[in-house]
Amino acid sequence: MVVDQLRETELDRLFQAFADSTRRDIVRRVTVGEFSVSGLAALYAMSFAAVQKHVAVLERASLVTKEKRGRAQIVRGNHEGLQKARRLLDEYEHIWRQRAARMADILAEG
Amino acid sequence: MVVDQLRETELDRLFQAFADSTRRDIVRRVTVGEFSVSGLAALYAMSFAAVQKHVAVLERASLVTKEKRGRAQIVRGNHEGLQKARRLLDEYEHIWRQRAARMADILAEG
DNA sequence: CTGATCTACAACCATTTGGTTGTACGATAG
DNA sequence: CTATCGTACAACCAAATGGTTGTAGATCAG
Repeated sequence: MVVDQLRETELDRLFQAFADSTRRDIVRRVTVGEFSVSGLAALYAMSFAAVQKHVAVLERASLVTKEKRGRAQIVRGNHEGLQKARRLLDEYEHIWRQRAARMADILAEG
Repeated sequence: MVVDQLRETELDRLFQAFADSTRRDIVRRVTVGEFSVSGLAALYAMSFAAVQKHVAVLERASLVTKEKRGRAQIVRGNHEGLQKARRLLDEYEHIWRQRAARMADILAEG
């Protein structure tokens, strides 16, 4: 087997990254505007270190990039990861529609 | 806050369910055809109980339904969960495009 | 009835996850 | 120079995850 191990673990990370409401919120915010890590941390009822970890998870999943600016680390949304996740769900949707079409054919035949 | 706690935990479960390659494979298979739990278990190099747990995770996420048929439990794909996940990613994509449009406007002004 | 099959579920285990506090260090402001 | 800010990272902890084995209840075949 080993279908495409790289892509599989990549998708694992992507969906894992989406599987937390704080991280989904971070993705939304940094897509619209720029935030430093501490700027983000100020928004949530958890420690700076916790938010730092969430950002790291998003970065590993290619949903976010960091760029150093002075002493701050600016977090920005990264379209790449989002597109990959979307592409997979589109693919599933396609499979689903093919199935629906087949079922319609069977009904038409009968 | 408490934005929409129900929906948030629902999304947590959905994306968590997608964050495992075995589960993604199960979703694909049961969308195309019908499988009993043991029928699925035969496909993977892990115990029946492990596959059973994966199916339970998918069921909790509304990505799959089970229906008893004789002594077998038939697993089928459920469009509902897939649509919800897709809708969220579409929403994010929309936010992204709005941002891109705004940036284009700014460039046009300048 | 008996045995095989399919499922459910509990108990256990190692690893990961999501959080904490504490320490250290570079960059900036005064 | 010194104090503060923003960050990084280690160590720790409780809970969840992904796997295992074992036991037990239904259902079906012979």
